[in-house]
Amino acid sequence: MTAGHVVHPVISPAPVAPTDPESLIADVATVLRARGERMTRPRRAVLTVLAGRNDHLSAEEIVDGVSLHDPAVHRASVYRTLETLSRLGIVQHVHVGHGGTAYHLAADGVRHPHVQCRVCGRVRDLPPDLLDEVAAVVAGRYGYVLDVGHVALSGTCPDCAARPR
Amino acid sequence: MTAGHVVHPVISPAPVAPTDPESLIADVATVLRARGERMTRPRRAVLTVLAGRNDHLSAEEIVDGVSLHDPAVHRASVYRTLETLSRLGIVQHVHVGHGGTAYHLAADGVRHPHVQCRVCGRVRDLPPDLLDEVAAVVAGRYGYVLDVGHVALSGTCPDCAARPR
DNA sequence: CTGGTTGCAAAACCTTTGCAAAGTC
DNA sequence: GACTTTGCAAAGGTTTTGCAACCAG
Repeated sequence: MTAGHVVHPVISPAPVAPTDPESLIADVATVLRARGERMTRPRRAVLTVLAGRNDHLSAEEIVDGVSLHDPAVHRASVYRTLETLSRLGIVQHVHVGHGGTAYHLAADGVRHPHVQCRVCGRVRDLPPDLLDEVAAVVAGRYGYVLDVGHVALSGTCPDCAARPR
Repeated sequence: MTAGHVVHPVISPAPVAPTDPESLIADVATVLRARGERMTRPRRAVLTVLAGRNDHLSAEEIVDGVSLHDPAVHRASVYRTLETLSRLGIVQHVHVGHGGTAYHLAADGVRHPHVQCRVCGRVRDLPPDLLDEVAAVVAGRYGYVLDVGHVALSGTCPDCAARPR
């Protein structure tokens, strides 16, 4: 349904149209097939969940969402799917301080930083250029090439600061 | 031995003299006793390991170091000790992207940022003020109060960049 | 059909916890 | 002697893996 989705370059960091599950699935299917891989129920389910809540979800949240959507899909397949989609650059993961990893669609190719609230745990996006200067300093002075999107900064969000403890 | 160590304010973030295990242990013992807690073999062992390699160690590395130093000390006690010493502000932990938590002595009260190399996994300290400006922006624009020391930035260290793959 | 993928169940991690015994002050 | 802390062993929680059955292309 909804004809003509853009055909994306087959290999690279995979820009994929956001939010609409149908076309997202179709696009990803193309990428997969171009590599000899397949579009399957677990993969559809994971993509649907990720597209449905354009957010940063823990593996557990994705597992829950998936089994709502397609109860036949097994936990393990969700993990395997996340691994596959990461390899293809379709999802990205962010390590967050307390307890784990958050996954989100790689809306475009651009890595952006995140903050996680250490109280409520929610993850929020930050502008892609926020750490440019810091990255330059760290590169110049210490020789490290930063990947600003790979871990979330930690802090306290305004809501949790307002509602103290 | 080595007489007269500084007596530290009993409650607060606990600045503790670095590197020398003897006096570190003595100082921490004071802090502990002031709270009705005790200096024990596991705690001595953990402190010795942390002082010995002034570095950022994973729980596993600390467990290993400890059982070299005092094989009678059990894994679980190491975890409990790290928890206790964190509560007292004597050690701090940093969440690092891949696989866990790194512990280090809280040399002084100042929180500083870290980078972890995503290839070799090593953690290095960064200057305390590195993220001041970013923190100000994030606070001003989004209302988040950052804790810059709580998670390590992720990147590739010069060594690992030079030795590609 | 062919072979990439799955569900399942078990394993592999890592960290936490209940409890009686031991050790610290 | 009082009470904190330990060692042990078992439980918890999350992610990974081996394998036969399955299903997408």
